[in-house]
Amino acid sequence: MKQSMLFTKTKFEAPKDEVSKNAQLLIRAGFVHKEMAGVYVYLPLGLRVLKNLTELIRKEMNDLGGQEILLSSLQNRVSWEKTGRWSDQVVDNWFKTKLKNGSEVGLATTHEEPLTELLLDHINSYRDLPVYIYQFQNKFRNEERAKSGILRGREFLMKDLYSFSESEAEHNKFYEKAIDVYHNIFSKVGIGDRTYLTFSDGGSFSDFSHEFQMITDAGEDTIYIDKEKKIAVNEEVLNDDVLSSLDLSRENLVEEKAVEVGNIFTLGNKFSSTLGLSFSAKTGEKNDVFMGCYGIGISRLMGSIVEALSDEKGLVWPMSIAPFSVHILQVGLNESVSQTSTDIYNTLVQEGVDVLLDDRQINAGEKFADSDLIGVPVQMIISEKNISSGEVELKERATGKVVMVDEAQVLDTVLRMIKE
RNA sequence: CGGGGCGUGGUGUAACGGCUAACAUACUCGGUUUGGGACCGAGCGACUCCGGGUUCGAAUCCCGGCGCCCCGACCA
Repeated sequence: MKQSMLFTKTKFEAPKDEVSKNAQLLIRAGFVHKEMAGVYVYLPLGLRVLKNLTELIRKEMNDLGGQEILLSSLQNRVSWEKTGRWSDQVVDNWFKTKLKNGSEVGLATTHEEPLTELLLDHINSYRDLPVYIYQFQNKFRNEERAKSGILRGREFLMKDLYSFSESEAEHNKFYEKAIDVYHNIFSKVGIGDRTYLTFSDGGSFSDFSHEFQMITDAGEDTIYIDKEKKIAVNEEVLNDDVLSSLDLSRENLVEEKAVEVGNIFTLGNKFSSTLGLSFSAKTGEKNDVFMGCYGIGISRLMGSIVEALSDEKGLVWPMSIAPFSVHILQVGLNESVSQTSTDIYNTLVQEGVDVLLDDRQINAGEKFADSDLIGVPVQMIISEKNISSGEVELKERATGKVVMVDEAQVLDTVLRMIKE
């Protein structure tokens, strides 16, 4: 894409009513727009990141055996009354509204009930199990206080997968696989080294749930990490019994602030028994389906990555989810610079590389500053100086490392950088 | 939901109860410049969040509302 065509602009100053790093940088760089407290609009650059994250996670979910669907946002109160979760005393962050005929409906905060009821039509036998179903959907939660930019909003994009197994043993095998896949996802998006599997409150369902907590001061949870064992315990459940059951000791734990970027739960039979989701086992007896749920807040993950990787100059995106792979900075306005930039741009685009070409007629300094702010991983500087020696300059946003590459080698070098 | 802070051109700031609401930036036009937000000149742009009140006079003081941020509580 040519930057002169991009309708968003960067801002020199951060809006005064945003304090969090993710909101400041994402707004300044033109990735998001705040519609109201806790509600953000995704602009072209931001949407590219969100889509890349979605696609990366979709692949992982498919590899895990997941089947993608799209459930509705409007929720039928009847399903939720069956499990007791329609009540505001039980789930206090519903957005509820009324149909013209007066029936009350809710905007989805989560989807256990509707999906479990949906599967009544499809699961009868052990032969139908296990099944893993997931979706990407906006969730609505009437938070008493939205905060920290896109880390905690009232409307946000989430991936939620639900597993339906015939036994706890089968469930556990999948659950362990899901943990691996989650670790894999967080390392692919560049935060693997600071994200810990964290034991947390299992609710009414099981002893523990497992959170994936990324260390950052912007987080709202406090966790205690055993760095050797690479696991952590959420403050909420920290006590001696829990520590001994996990074979951890207090002196090895480090306290850190963290943000929950993923959460997986064993649900057991809670929903299936209440909603009647059972199957005929081999033996002929009727059993309740054993369930689990597996969430990743996509928009929160995007914000967390910003918190973790950005620097004083702006955003820094890992190649795996960057809005563009290469940012060509056309420095100088003469014909040869513009010709060379356009040629390289066209070549890269033809090879399927996502390229942003800064073809604006502005000062070089502003282009460098904007490029650092936007955070595309590879900056390609094309200037008269470089052209005269037949080279272009490639600069890594994250490290500042510069390599000079012969014009003929540009495509190969870029393709290699993208793969790395 | 308790506590605190704040609402002034698109953005960031200024203005004693008293001049035509100022400055920077962004934007438009002209010129210069082109390796780190460069420079010169000329413009456009604000019912000072909304409603009421006090006053000869309100961006400024008072009341009510709305909105935003922060701390806490909450977070299937």
